[in-house]
Amino acid sequence: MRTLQIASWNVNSLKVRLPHVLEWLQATPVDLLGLQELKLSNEDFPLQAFETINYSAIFSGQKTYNGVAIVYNKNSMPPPSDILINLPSYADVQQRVIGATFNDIRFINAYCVNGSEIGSDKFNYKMAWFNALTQDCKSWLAQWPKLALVGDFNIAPTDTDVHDPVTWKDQILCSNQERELFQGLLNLGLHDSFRLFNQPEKLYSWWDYRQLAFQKNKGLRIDHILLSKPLASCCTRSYIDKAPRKWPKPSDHAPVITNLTL
DNA sequence: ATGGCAGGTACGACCTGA
Repeated sequence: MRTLQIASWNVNSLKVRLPHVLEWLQATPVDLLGLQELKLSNEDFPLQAFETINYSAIFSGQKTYNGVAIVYNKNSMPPPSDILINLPSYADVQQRVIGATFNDIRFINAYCVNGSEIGSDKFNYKMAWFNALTQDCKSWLAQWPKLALVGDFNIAPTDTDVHDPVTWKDQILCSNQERELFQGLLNLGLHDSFRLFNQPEKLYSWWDYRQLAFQKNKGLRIDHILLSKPLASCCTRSYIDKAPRKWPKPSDHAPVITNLTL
């Protein structure tokens, strides 16, 4: 029996947030960490900084926008195999997906499309992109029964994940259409690890930088760790670490963490 | 209805995010 700790964090620029990530990893030495919104190209990825704290990483970056990485603990994890860049069923210049297999666990890290406004071109992109993700997830599950899909989903699954459901009703991140996309992933047999447990109310993973939203806890829970049944059944804890959101120059997202006892 | 804050680009404002 050993514990596998997996996490996801939208860092909103790895260049700015690298010290945060390094400090957080040393305090919370997870085995696998999915990062989103690197906002840097591959040649600027700070691999050496991770190596010096006994982590390594695989990454798919691009200049200015998007960009994802999987950071893994070299002490506890084997090198990744079957590395995936982007969705097989959606050709995309935006770098939003990276996946790899560690032992028999398939770990997929995604920076899902935001969507901007309901009905916009970007919203249509979100719909099509999620449909591709769902289709690809189905294939992955057939090949790897132990699947973890982590990332910034840009969907608050239910009103309990929203500080003010009335204001956010039918707004981006909260619309029924988006929630149906999220449900479509659950319908494949994935489980929202956070909701495997009774949780206190009003726990969120993102807070707007403006209007003192964090201090007022005006947040949304849009970052998730989804687990296939064989992993969900050995999940022992799932939580959000608000601490880095209180640090100077924070990301607007907090890391989400799940423990598995294998 | 709009901007509000932050990061990137590039050195002007503007784009994007959620």
